[in-house]
Amino acid sequence: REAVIDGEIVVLDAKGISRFALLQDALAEGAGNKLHFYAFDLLHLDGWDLRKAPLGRRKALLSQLLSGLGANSAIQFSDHVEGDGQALYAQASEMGLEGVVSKRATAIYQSGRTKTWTKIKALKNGDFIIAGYTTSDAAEGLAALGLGEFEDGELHYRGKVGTGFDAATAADLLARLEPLRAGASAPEGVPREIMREMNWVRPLLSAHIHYANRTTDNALRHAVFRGLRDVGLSTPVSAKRKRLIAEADLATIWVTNPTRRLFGKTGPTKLDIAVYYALVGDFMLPHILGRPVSLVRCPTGKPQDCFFQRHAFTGMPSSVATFETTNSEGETKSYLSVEDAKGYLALAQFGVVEFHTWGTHRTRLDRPDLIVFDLDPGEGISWREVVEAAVHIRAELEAMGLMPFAKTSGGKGIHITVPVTQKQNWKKLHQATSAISSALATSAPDIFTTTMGKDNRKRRIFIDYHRNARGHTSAAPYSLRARTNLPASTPVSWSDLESIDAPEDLNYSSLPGLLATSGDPWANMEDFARDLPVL
DNA sequence: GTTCGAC
DNA sequence: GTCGAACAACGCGCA
DNA sequence: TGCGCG
Ligand SMILES: [Mn+2]
Ligand SMILES: [Mn+2]
Repeated sequence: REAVIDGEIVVLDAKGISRFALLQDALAEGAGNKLHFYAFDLLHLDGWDLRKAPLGRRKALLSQLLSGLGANSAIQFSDHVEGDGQALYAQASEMGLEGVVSKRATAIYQSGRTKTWTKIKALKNGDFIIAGYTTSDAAEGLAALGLGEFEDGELHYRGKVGTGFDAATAADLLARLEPLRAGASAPEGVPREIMREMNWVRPLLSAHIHYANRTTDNALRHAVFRGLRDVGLSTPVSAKRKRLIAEADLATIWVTNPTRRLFGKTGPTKLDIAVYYALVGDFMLPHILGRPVSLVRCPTGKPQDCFFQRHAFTGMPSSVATFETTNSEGETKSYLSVEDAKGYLALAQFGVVEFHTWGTHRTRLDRPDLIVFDLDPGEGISWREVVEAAVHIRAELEAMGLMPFAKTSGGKGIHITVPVTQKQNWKKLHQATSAISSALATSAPDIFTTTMGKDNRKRRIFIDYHRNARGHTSAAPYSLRARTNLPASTPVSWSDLESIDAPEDLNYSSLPGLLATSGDPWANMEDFARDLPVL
């Protein structure tokens, strides 16, 4: 007999569920014997064109045609259920199947996307921390990943995922995870039997996971690995790296308690922070040199006793510069600035985690050269929406003749930084940025708000223009933030911004490596200073 | 993390 | 000498 | 004037 059949080639796992990763493995190995062809439609049979026949009829003929094939045949009839869609879907969800395809029984055959069929996914999507892994002797490699989720600062166990990665991906994951075992510990709520087999890692990587639902202990059921959540930064054409941290400077790095961990038992060590700032110094220093700087210090490593410091302190190394100026009350106070690599690197010893800068230089305090629109998403706003908002504001600012730059805030928000010519004082800049922000909020009141009150901020993005006042600061480019996993406030090109899944993936651990190839997208920002239109 | 004053 | 306490921001907008 | 906020 002669037939044209529509179907799909799959590889089944032990439970008879088709797995794309197993298909990839089979193809890579040339293991054709593992393939199955699931036939779901019949287009031609013995010279008859059946494409105008109703689906029900075509499937009946297909079933008949394949009826002689055994249960182990490489060709299988893809059976269907008529009606009862809800129940079938519920069943598919329960089994951890990918979803259900529904087709109109009376429809003719048309290739491509039509309204006569629809695919409904039964799986939930989520991103989970990779908390550990197990290995198998058989495969001589990765067997499963242990997953976790942070809940009020504590990592909780969420079950294993042992499917969804092909051999190459598994090898890759293993290579990324092995170095993370040092300093790791188990999350909360790990069952005894898991405790024995799992190799815990420091919780620095996240995975995209599909799963059916959760058990009563919140572990995922039918979890499928769908890829590592990773940030890629593009390399700009003019990524010339100017060396600001010399070998001699690196030799001066010294900290007490280098192995003390901050922010929990699997957190970064004091030495990790010192090393981070040494590695990003070439990119960060141009943005902080000569500016008044405030610090967030966490000498004890406990988040609740971090403190903000704007004035000189006793015991401070002489390499950190100080100067005096008056505050709004007219009192003369001492302030800090970083003037060279030595002073910058010396700060790690004092538990400095965050750097915050004024939008001006100490030599011209009252001629600011930067303004910042700090986008703070309220409850219920996704990262995607903040990005979209930032891109919108970018266009508005460009329409005013300005050159806005973007960075992640280190939290959930985005900072839009705009270099301006040093022609206005703080009052004017503050007024102008207030007016711009209010105009944005007025034109899209259900997206933006400019009032701080937490109530108005639900489901909205707070445009915080208050950074643009004398003595106010915002997190410096490349500054870490004092919270779990030390995310970095990371300058990114506008196109990279849109490719970021989760800003916390840019952190003390990942960023130095990324920057080594990408360079600083904010390099020479001062060349893009424009006049800010003021009233 | 550092200093300073009390013991 | 050792130990423990003290110390480490502030300007803006709104109620 | 006081308070919340970053
Ligand atoms: Mn913010
Ligand atoms: Mn803010």
